[in-house]
Parts: sequence; C-alpha cells; structure tokens
Amino acid sequence: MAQDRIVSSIKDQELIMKRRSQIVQGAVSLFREKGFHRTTTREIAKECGFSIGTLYEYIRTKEDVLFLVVDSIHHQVRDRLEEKIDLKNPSIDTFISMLESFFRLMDDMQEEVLILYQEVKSLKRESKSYVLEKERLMVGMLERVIVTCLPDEISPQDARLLANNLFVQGQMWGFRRWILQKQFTLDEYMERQIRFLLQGLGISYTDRGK
Amino acid sequence: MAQDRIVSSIKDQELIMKRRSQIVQGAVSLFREKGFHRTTTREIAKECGFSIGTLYEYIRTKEDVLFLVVDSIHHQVRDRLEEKIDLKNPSIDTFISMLESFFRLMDDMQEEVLILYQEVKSLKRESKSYVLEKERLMVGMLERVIVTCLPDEISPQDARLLANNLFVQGQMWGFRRWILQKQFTLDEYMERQIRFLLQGLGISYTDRGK
Amino acid sequence: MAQDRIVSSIKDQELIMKRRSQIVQGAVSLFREKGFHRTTTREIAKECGFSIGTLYEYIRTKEDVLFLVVDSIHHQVRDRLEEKIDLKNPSIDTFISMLESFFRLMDDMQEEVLILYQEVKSLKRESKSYVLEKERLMVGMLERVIVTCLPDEISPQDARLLANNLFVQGQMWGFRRWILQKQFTLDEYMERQIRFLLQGLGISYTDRGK
Amino acid sequence: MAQDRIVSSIKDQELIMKRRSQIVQGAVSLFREKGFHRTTTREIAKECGFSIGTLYEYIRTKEDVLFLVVDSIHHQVRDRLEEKIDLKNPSIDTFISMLESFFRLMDDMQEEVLILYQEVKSLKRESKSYVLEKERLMVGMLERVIVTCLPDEISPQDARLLANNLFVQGQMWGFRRWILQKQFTLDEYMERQIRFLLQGLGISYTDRGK
DNA sequence: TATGAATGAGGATTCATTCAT
DNA sequence: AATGAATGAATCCTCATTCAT
Repeated sequence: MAQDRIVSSIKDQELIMKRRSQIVQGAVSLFREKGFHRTTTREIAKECGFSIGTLYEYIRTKEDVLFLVVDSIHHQVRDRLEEKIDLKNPSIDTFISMLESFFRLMDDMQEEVLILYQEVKSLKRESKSYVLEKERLMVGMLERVIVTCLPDEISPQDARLLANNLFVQGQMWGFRRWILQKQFTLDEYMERQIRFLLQGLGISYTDRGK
Repeated sequence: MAQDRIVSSIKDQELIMKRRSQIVQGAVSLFREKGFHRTTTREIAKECGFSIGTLYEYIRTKEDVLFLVVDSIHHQVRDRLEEKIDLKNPSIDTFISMLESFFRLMDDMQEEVLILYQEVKSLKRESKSYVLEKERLMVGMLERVIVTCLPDEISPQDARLLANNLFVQGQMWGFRRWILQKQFTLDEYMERQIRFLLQGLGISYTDRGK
Repeated sequence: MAQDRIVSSIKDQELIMKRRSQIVQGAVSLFREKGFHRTTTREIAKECGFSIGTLYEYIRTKEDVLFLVVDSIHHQVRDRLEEKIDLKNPSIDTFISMLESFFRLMDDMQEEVLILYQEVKSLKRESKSYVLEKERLMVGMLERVIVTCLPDEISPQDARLLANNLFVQGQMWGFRRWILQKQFTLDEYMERQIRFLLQGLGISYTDRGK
Repeated sequence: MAQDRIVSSIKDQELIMKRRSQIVQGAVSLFREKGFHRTTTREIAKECGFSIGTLYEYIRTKEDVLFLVVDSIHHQVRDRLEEKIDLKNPSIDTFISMLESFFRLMDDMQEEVLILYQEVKSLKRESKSYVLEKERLMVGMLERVIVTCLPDEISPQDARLLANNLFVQGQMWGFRRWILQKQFTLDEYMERQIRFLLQGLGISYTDRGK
C-alpha cells in the first residue's frame, strides 16, 4: 500500500486517510496550475484548508505530496478502467467499447494524466520505481484486453507494443490537446485511432462501435 | 529567429551565437541529469566554462536558457529530419526508409527529446507558443511525407492524426524506454510500428524496409 | 523546594512527584545523548511513556524539564555525598577516604555531571541562580571536610579554593574523559590528585588510603 | 589548516580570510550573549554587517561558524601562550612567571574560553575530534613547561596530570567566576594555585614570582 | 567583455505549545 | 487526568539576479 510508504506522526489511521485525500485534492489542483516545483508547501496547506504545521503532520517532505498525488491518480485510473473491463464475453464489439471507455477516461482525467506525465521524473528513484511498476500493470491490463478480445492469434510482442501505443494515444489526447483537440472531437479521435488499430491488425472495421 | 527573442547586452552578434551555443551545450547535459528546476544557473555557467556574470551577459533569465535549449533541440531535429526527407521520388520504399530515419533520429536524440518533453511546460506562455508552433511544423513535415508517399488518397484528417501518432511513437521510444527498450531492439520496434501503420492503411507490408 | 518553582495544573501532589520523576529519568537519558537543545519535547514525552499533552500537564515550558533534571542531579549528588561524609572522627585517613568516595561518586555520575556542566547555561537567569546556589552548597560541603579533617590550621580562603579545585577535578574526570581516562584508571587518578593535594598542604603522603 | 576544512564558493582566498575573521568576531559576541543554539544565522550575518546570502558564501552550515569560532579561539590562546613560553633558561622563577602569564591569558580570554567550554559539544564528531586534538596540543605545551622547568625528576604521568589540572584551573577562573571572582582577585587566585602546585611537588614556595 | 562578490526574497521544515475531547 | 491533533512563528539555507571593478 502506497500510504504506508509515507510516515506520519498522527496515530488515527482514518484521519490520516481523510487528511491525505484532502492533501491530494488540494495539491492536484495546484500542480495542474503551476507544476510541482512552482507550488509551495504553504500553498498546498492553504489550499487544503489547514496550517503548514498540520500538513507536515501527515507527510514528511514535499516530495511525499507528489507521491501521494501520483499514486492516487494511478489508483483512480486503474479503478475506473477495471470497472469498464469485462473479459467474460470477448468480441470485437466489446473490444471496441472497452477502448472507447479507455479514451473517454483519459479525456476525463486529462489534467491528472498530465501531472503524471510531467512530474513523475521529480520523484526519487525508489518512489519512481514504485510508480512505474504501477504503470506497467495498467499497460498490462490493456494488453490482456487485446489478447483476449481479438480473434486471430497475435504475438505477445505485438500485443505489448499495441498496448503501449494505445496507452500513449490515450495520454496524448490530453498532453497534445493544443494540437489534437483543435482538429478532432473526442469521438473523431477515438474512432480514428480504433479504426487504424483494427485495420493494422487486418480486421475490417466498418461502422461499428460508438 | 529564436535568438532574437532573447536580449543580450553584448554587441558582437557572432560572439553571442558562439556563447549561446556553449550555453546550450552545457545546459543540455545538466538538464538531462537533473532537470531544469534542479539545475542552478551557477552550475550552467560552470559547465559552460565561464562565470555567472558572463552567463548573464548573454541571457536575461534562467528561463531564457531553457528556451535556448528547447529551441536548439528543435532545430537539430528539424535539420536532421529535413536532410533525410526527399519527396522527389515518392514511393512506399522511400516512405519506409524515411520513417526509419525518423525513428533512428529519435533514438539518437532521446535524451534531448526527453528534455523537450518534460520541460517545455516550464516556459512562459509566450515562449511556449513559439515552441509549440515549431513542433507543429515538424509534425507537418511528417504529414507531408505521408500524403506524398502513400499511393491511395488519404484524408487530411487521417494524415494529420497518423503524423501525430508517428511523432509520439518516435518520442515514446525514448521516454518510455524503461518499458520499451527492455522488450524491443530499435529495429524490432521500428519494424513493428511501420508494419502496423501500413497495414492500418491497407497497404500490404511484406518484408521490405531495412 | 525546587518542585514548587514549577507550576502544574494537576492537583494531586503525589502524582506530580511521580510523573516528574519519570520526566527526569526520561529526559536525562535523552540529554546525555543529544543535549538539551537537540532533544524535543515530543521525544521526552515518548521516552517517559506518556503523551505530549500529559507532559505539559506537569511542566509549563521545555526549560522546566531542564530545571527538573538539573535539580534532580544536584540532589542525587548531594545526597550521596552526604552519606559518605562523617565529620565525627576527623583524621587524615577519613579525609582521604571521603575524597575517594567523592571521586568515585563523580565517576559513577559522570554522565549526569556532564549535563549539569553543559546545560546549566540554558536556564533562565532565575533558575540559574537557584542552581548555582545549590552548587555553592556542595562546594561548601567539601570545604567543611577540608577544614575539619586537616590537622594544621588552613586559611578559609585556601580551604575554599581547594574545595573548588577538588570539585572541578571531580567533574574533570568526566568531562575530560577523552584525555584523562585514556591515561589513567580511576584509582590512579584519585591517588595522584589526593597526593598532590596533601603534599601541597605539607602533609606527607605515604601509601595510605585505599 | 582549519580554514580548509570549510568550503566556500568565494575564490579570493584573502577575502575569505577577511570575511571569516569578521564572522568569527561577530559570532563570538553573539555566542557569548546567547549561546550557539539561541543565535540565528541571520543575527550573525547582521552582526557581521553583511547579508545572510553573503554569510553563506563563506560557510556552508551554521555549524561551520561554530567551528570557525572554536578554532580561532584555540589559535589565539595558543599563539599568545607560545609567545610567553621560553624554555631556554628553565628555572623555578621562569616557571612561575610562565604560569602567571597563562593565568592572565585565561583571565583575558575568559569569555572565549567559556564558549569553547560550552559549545564544543555541538560540533559534529569530525570537527570535534579536530578541536580536541588541538586542545591536547595545548595541554602538551603546559606539560613541556612543567617537565623542563622543574628541578627534580617528575614522572610523565604526573606531569600530564598536573598540566591538565593547570589547564582546567585556568579555565575555571572564567567559567566559575560567579564563585571564584567573588572571593579572589586574579593575583590572589594565581598566587594560591601556583603555591599549591609547587608545594605539592615539594618545592618550597617563599615569596617569589611576580 | 568578463568576473565573481553581494544580495535578500523565498522556500522547506521543525517544534514548543495549546486546547478540544 | 490524559490524549494527541492542530498551530504557526521561527529557522536554516538556496539561488536567481545585479553591479562594481
């Protein structure tokens, strides 16, 4: 559990959870605006509605806040993704609809994903490994979807690469919005990405999905 | 010209160019290592081999250094990309070989591209627009390659999206190296990405390229 | 009574005594390790086995803890010294054996004496006077021993100075242990100091004592 | 050289010496007043007449200031002591006069000695060893004086102990001034200490010296 | 032009103390 | 009486930037 990696001087575990979720909420909105480095711990405390001293009862360093934020975002993405994934009845149609859910999720969380993207590098080695491992798991989820739902055999290598492609294309919608969201609506974007993917796999893509 | 956007108190234009290229060189290697925020101006000056005072004769703020760096990287990428692009004899084969050149270029400059990726956000609005505009031009180059070399008509929208995909897949090789470069060699990676692209466009991809 | 100088919000006097002795015990071991300034009130509370809130029920400021500690050490030293002092049968031999007891006591309590030595300065003027007064009493005890046990008349001034010398030589064994305890065993040290003292007073010191 | 143990970002060596001596001067007067821990770096900077930033150009941590202070005091004491020591014509009379110089020196520098006494413990292990080594050297000087000037053979052990006694008696004049300086003038104090020392060594002490 | 000493606003973190439960 | 969460003033230290030489 990520929470356990951060030491607190508070004993009440529930309170820790509550306060930390406040911290994450406050910090996310600040990190969005100004990035991790330009945000001060005082601002974070203020945004959370408590004093600087209280902030430091729940974390040990500023980097801990970043770790909490990054970990929380990962959690959310994974939880929401898991919700949408159903491998019981694999078919092209369910495949497409899962991909759509994925793209919509990435659209919905683009701000958070942007943070993930730009600030993970500021974590210390150890936390970074932890976070990257989590990302690997998420790519793994997409990979499994691909392997399970597609009719023809696909090599594990190809599946992994396509999962990475999809993952990045999902993120790309957010971090390249300055170029993409001027050209496409989300639906257009999704439709095209999915079409290229399926055609790339030799699956005829008529006008299904959506 | 990007250089003109940064004021210097030095008159000699040639000297400015020379010193600034020293600055870029020194800064790039530091930014790679520790990122923009964790690099101090003193370190930059030292790395460049001159004093902090001299550094400030050629720039006005630390952000100027970042701008110079980012701009220089863009320049290099573009120059080296342009070298490889030849639209005189469009064909699938030249298309493939251009893409390969592109991937190799991104492999070669992955450190620099990473900087581009992670630090552009630290630029002030104005510089950022300038830089993003440059990136648009580069995507435009890929777009033109796609439109020109591929036999069948392709919609401008599709071309643009594919250009973005390619562009990001090139960068992805570097910034997701922790996952990709453990799974694939560069050649494997390129081969696969190109294959998926062509198949996605309905072009049979046998064993050409490379 | 020193205890009365410190205000508590607790009514039960016995409880106050009990808790304060816990405080002293915990604090001494921490002050030994890290000194007064580097020890936090939280650490003290923890070491004592109760909460920070409880700690503050029995003292008003961190300095109170230091005062309690210093006072308690003084008390111990005095009590244990008094035990050993017997002026009923004055003689050179009892003199020597009392001095030996004194040196052994200082050896035994060197950690505490060190605290006394290094931290008294951190007390506020008023507490400091109180503490110094206590020290004066202890030097007075040595002084009386000297005056009573030595055969020849000795001027009060000389007696006072010698008492101070002895007192500091006792402490010195602890706070200069890095140099003294590498050169001498306690017995050697005592034997020599006592010999010089007696000879300085013109009393032949053969091989008595111990 | 102690100065070399502290890193500075300033290049001009002479300036470093000058500024550091300012730092020492300012810090000594503050440490006298409030002790090391209660003195802030800002106060030190202000006392020295420069900004906090400038202070930190010449030191790296607050502890460095303490080290500079302690080292400088040691240096002064040693230099001034060395001046007075002349082992060319050893005799009881020169011995006495050297001891008197020593006591006068300790009287003159009692404030500084007090700092030495109370704050050395706040140094980190490494600096502390360095400082204690220096103190050993000073005790060694007194030891040599004893061995050289006294007529009868004296065991090295005894010489070492007496040197320590003298050293501490010198310091004691300052750090126990609240008790000693109320009872004795400096001359009385010296005269007595020297007398006891000589008699302790079996040397008849009439009314020589001074 | 080049240098590098000086500046001080700003930032992360600590910790004695309080007070509601 | 006991608890421990909350507070925020205080403190150390950094670093971008300036300017006299």
